Amino acid sequence: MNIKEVARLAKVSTATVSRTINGSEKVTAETAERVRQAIETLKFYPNTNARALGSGRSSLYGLIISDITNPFFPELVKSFEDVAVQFGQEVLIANTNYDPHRMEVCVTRMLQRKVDGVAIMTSEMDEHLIDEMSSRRIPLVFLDTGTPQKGISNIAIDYASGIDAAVEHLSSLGHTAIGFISGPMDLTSARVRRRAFTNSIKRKGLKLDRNMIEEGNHRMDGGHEAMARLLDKEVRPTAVLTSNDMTAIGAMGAIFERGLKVPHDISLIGFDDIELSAFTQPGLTTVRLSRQEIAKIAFRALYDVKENASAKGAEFTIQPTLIERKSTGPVAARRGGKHPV
Amino acid sequence: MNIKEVARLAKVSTATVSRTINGSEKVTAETAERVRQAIETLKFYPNTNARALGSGRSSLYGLIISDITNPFFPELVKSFEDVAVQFGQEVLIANTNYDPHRMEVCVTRMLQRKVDGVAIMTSEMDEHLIDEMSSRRIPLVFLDTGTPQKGISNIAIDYASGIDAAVEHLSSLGHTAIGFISGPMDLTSARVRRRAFTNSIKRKGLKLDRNMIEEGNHRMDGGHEAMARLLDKEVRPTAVLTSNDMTAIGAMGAIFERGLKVPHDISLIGFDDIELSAFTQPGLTTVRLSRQEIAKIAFRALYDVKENASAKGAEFTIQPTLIERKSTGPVAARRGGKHPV
DNA sequence: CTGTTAGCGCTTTCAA
DNA sequence: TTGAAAGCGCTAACAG
Repeated sequence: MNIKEVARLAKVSTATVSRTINGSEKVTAETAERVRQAIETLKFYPNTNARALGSGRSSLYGLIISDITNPFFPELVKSFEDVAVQFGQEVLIANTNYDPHRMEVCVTRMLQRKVDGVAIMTSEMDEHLIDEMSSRRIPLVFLDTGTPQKGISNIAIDYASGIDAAVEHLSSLGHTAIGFISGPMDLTSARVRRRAFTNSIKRKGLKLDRNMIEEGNHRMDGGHEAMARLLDKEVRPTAVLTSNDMTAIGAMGAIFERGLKVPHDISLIGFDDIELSAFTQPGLTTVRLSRQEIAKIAFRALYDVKENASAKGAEFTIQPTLIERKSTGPVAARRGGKHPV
Repeated sequence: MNIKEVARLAKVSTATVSRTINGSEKVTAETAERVRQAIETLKFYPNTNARALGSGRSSLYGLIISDITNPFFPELVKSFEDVAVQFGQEVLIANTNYDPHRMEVCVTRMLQRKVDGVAIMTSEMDEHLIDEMSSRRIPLVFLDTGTPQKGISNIAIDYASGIDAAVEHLSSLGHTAIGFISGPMDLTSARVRRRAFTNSIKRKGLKLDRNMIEEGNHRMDGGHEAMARLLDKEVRPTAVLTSNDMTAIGAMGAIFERGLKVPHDISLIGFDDIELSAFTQPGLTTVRLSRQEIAKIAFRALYDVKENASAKGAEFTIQPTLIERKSTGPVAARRGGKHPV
């Protein structure tokens, strides 16, 4: 069951079948119709592998993420796929599991499948692996890491503006003791977010208390524990920013566990705006980083470079925006010390 | 950069390079070493498309799910991928978005990519699409739908035992008015779960009140609304089972919204045991349906049929297990009517 | 507008 | 154990 059989049944050459499949203009309407009939009755599905081999274009775009289980990614994957499908392209997803070795495996897969471009949405990336791909002229796009070059684009995230908005919001509610729960410090994105926070605090003229910064792991359990540590301190923050929403959600649990209330006792702001955050109790105020926007830009960046060889790789910027929900409120009257209420 | 260049550099034929790559026994250790050297220095990556075309085996296994954004699936995807990688195979993921048309697109993709097997983890599946695949002798495995046949396996879920355990747990806590929030009734799996619930209630000799069954959508918002409807009724349940965890989490929000407490006012049991459920406040008691187990069995079912043509397609059964956390407790003293507290 | 034909890169008999 | 050569199914010049 192949193109030859279709050709025979339609009484044309395989070339004509191929042209019909690929929507070439230069096929008579009737001929095309006859071919389509044949395809239909034979239930013929062109072999993608042969297609890629013959044409040199795989119509496949790679998407490398660190962990599909991290709620930040599924939405990104879905959006990326949606755009790709819109352009008649396919997506090859690869998980690194935060493991450098797996990253190498992922890149190998991309290379072997001859993808037409790769979106690298993990924050860590080995230089030589990048070379491996870019030296093969594979368009690349990074999320907030890497610098635009020939065929390499970058999507920068303006953390500063997003976090400034969050700090401003808190400060306008009267908070001055603002804590922060970071992501794992071996993650670039986590470091960048933390830095944006400290800068923002300084810019606002607030005092920066290193004691009020704890490290989480970008998961709920890390947020839970970090918040517990924060709550155990002599002086505690009246508001806490977190490096991502999962951390905030975990932190919220720790707060409830002590019999404290959000936002009454502590205000909480997350980062990312994952779907879940609209449904927590109370709804989580957070800084939205639109995955749909990221995905759309990422795909287009790759596609444009590939299709339109002139496009050289560009820098895009995404503005996170503050989403005010119910986890932030005015600073409560001081009830002193470690054991309020 | 292809197998020829490697062959030239290693001073062997392309056949020998191919054999080396594929770990054929009949290559001298020294020859193989020389080839490996050449591959290394040339940074050669065999073209998967050509490989598949030449050999007729894609080493690709399809995984069809309905929505990557549904927290049930990421873990399944990850586990499936892990097993596949262990066996040196790759995974092609396809989302249907619950849309029959997209399902057709997914099947087409599988067919075009000449996958070696397909795991269909969506509950709905067009009969003719199945034929399309099975008539091409593609091994198939379903999740709790479809019957074992030549090359078709099925993973049955023993909902009855899982839900029985949940009802028993509740009943032992003194609950008799047990409500249920179902999934969307156009979903087979949702109907099956609902049926398991009604059967279980009857078996326990409890009264089945149709008024205490509301329809959700397997998402948080649906759970939230369904629970709100339940709370507005004249007679309300003291405990509620839900068709999946997201529904339960949404329901929890609705309960809090009314100033009620879990489990003090209402006990809640979910289904699935998604990662999140361990971290809600209070932790969600739920019936665990192990995604890891499902993924492992699904892949093995496909792989065994493919590798070992003798395997004919089998029926597997998965036992869900009750995970007791903090969202269930003894029934509270009655405070009557619609407006407790 | 349609057909002929030479690849695409790898695998796999079949000989040697 | 190794090599030569014929495909695998499709695409893309190049003719006509």
